Amino acid sequence: MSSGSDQQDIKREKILEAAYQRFLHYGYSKTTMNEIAGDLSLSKALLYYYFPDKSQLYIAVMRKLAAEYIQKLQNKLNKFENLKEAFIVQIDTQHDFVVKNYNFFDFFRVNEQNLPDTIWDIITEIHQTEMVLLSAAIQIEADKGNIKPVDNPGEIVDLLLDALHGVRVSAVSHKKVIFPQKEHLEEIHTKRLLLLDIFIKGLMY
Amino acid sequence: MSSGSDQQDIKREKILEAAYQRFLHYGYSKTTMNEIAGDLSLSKALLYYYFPDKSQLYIAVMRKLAAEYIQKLQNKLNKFENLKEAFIVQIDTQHDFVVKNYNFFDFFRVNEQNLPDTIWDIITEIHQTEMVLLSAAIQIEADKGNIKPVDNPGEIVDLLLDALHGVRVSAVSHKKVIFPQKEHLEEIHTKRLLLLDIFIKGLMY
DNA sequence: AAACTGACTATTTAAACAAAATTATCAAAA
DNA sequence: TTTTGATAATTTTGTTTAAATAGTCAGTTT
Repeated sequence: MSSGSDQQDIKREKILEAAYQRFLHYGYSKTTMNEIAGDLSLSKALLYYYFPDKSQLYIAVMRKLAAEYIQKLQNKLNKFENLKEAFIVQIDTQHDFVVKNYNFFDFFRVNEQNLPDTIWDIITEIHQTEMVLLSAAIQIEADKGNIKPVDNPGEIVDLLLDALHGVRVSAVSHKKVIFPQKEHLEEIHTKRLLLLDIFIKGLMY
Repeated sequence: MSSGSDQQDIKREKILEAAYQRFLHYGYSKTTMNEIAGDLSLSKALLYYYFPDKSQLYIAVMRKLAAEYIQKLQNKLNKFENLKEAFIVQIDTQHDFVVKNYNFFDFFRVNEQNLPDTIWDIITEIHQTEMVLLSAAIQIEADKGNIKPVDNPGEIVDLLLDALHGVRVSAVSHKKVIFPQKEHLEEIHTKRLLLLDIFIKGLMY
């Protein structure tokens, strides 16, 4: 695989784990390299021996989380009963992922515009995976004749993912938020399932 | 109606119009009260005779635009053929509204979080109107028996409006944008019509 | 009195700078 | 090869000052 030794990989993993905990609790900007090193009783300089800089460390953690997410999605989507269930799996898995790592993503909220390209690459990779898996699910269902034949399943999946993404809570005065608050995630989840329900019916004969 | 004289109202209108043009071309922060006054060959002080401050002036313009938008929507939605057409009217009207006034809304992009409450009130009012009109449209269609009966039309409308709101363009790497760029509005419009199509079918038997 | 202005004050923005915190490097040690 | 202490470089934070702009008001014009 990689060029490093086993020992090196283990240490890398330890660093990634410590960094993840810090980022998760305090967010990117409130986490210092000193603190991560301190947690592991290492010198800060060593972190730079294993990772080129702070943002690369963050991205490495992100990549790991994304890989786990993708893995989970692939496992679960191997054995779906029908199209709707497939999308429910996607929605649920993503929901869990976001709830669990909510604070980790403060980096996104802060940097809002101009996230580094590497982050976008990861997002794109996740999206690609979702597209492939869910497009296949649509295709299978179309072949089974349960829904209308679609010439471009990807387009449909993309549209639905966008639509789901748009679901927000109706806050007191009307939806004052760009990023959803953590306490609203459950409500969003419920509404998404409703939207999915209608959307799927719309694909049927 | 209001306490001011006709002359006063006319002048107020002139100021609103001049302010609108400035805000539309240069945005909120790049427009000075001096410039607006200059356009009308008035002293800046007079603007403060008619409006308490700059933000109130902006909001007054906003309110006017919103009123026009609401008016247009109500007129058009008086005579819709079927549910789908009603939503198409909403989508088209909003599309035109956003395209026409795109630069005016830079205020929103800049202030992003914490917009003044008065702005949210206007947004809420627009949303309320859309809710009332489109909920009625759903109810009528349900009564006609063209779609399944719905216990809470408002919930459905809210959900669809959210979903439509979520539709974004797939930029090069995957959708790097929070606010849509002006050049993407057409593509978004097209995708929204597709989403609408599926959603409406999902409401039918 | 209502509409209006010039000259003034108050506030906000920006630029320049210094101090502190944090990131990042590197020669040398284990 | 892995690790560190010391140090350099950069970023963030806070402060000051100057300029631009918002906002006020006594007084003039209609």
